[in-house]
Amino acid sequence: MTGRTGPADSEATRKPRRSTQQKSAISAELSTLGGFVSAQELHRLLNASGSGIGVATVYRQLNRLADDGEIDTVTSPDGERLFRSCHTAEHHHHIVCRQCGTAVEISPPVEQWLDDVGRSNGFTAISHTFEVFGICADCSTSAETS
Amino acid sequence: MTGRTGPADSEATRKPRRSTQQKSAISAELSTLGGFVSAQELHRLLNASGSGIGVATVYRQLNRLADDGEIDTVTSPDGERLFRSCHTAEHHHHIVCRQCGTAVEISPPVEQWLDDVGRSNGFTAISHTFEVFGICADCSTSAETS
DNA sequence: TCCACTAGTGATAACGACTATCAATAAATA
DNA sequence: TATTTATTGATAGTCGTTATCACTAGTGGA
Ligand SMILES: [Mn+2]
Ligand SMILES: [Mn+2]
Ligand SMILES: [Zn+2]
Ligand SMILES: [Zn+2]
Repeated sequence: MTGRTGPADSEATRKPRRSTQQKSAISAELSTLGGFVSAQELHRLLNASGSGIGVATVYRQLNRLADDGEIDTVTSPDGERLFRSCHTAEHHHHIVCRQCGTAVEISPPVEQWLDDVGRSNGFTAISHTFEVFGICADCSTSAETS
Repeated sequence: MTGRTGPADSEATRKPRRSTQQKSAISAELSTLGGFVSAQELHRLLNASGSGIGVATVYRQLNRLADDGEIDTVTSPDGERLFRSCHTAEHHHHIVCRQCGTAVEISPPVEQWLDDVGRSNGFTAISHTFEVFGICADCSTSAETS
């Protein structure tokens, strides 16, 4: 066997991760934005700032960050995936503004309840998506004064 | 008043609806299936039964049936829309089997709770998607005996 | 510091679900 | 039956996302 570096890692969990400029740019942009954005829009924003980052890389890093639990994802009503920088470790949900992407975190008490309902119906391996959208205070006031 | 049943329709809500063989075939197939199916799979099933129905028509009728509230829709974890014949008038949710599409209806107490949480955070026009997937009893037992 | 190795990048093609188009067809109504 | 027009269906197009693959650039060792 050739000198494989790293600790006695189980090869199933192995995931080499190299820190690149692109990944930093993406994380940084997500942090400054604060709210949820689509991959496409993030790509637009980054390129507007003169970084010739490719769209494939944006998708790749976004997916990877999501896998690593460093960012949260949400699927918009029309099927587009949205991302936002978030370091809350536990499982939680959001209310997301349809207009500007601003979000607040919520923790509904449905998690345990769900498991019970599923089990009592013979269902196992239960997963759920609970996504809430609305119009935030800022967006609704600025809409009135239009 | 022309023999139109139901409320005095405002022309904005007017929607002429003609009963075709295709629509009947789709509804029938949905009824016999019982569970959730994608438009693509439904199209496949219908064509396997020798009805040269077009895929565009399947999508059209499915969307229309959903608009009219005659069927329920759910979005699978990978973004595909699923449909099933269901005549429960009120808003409700399902636990759907990832494998065979079998579903049971659930009515979580999150509806009102959600509105309150949203309002207390300044959010209005709140909409939500609450979708639950799992493996039904039948599918999990048949998987064990593989 | 330089090198070898390979993860990561990016232009682009491909994919898949879904919708728009439009000439042809078949319900509805008189 | 004749007229009208909603509906159909083959097909091209849209759009978000992923696969390819030659090239670039982190990384760890010499
Ligand atoms: Mn979060
Ligand atoms: Mn239902
Ligand atoms: Zn907003
Ligand atoms: Zn099942």
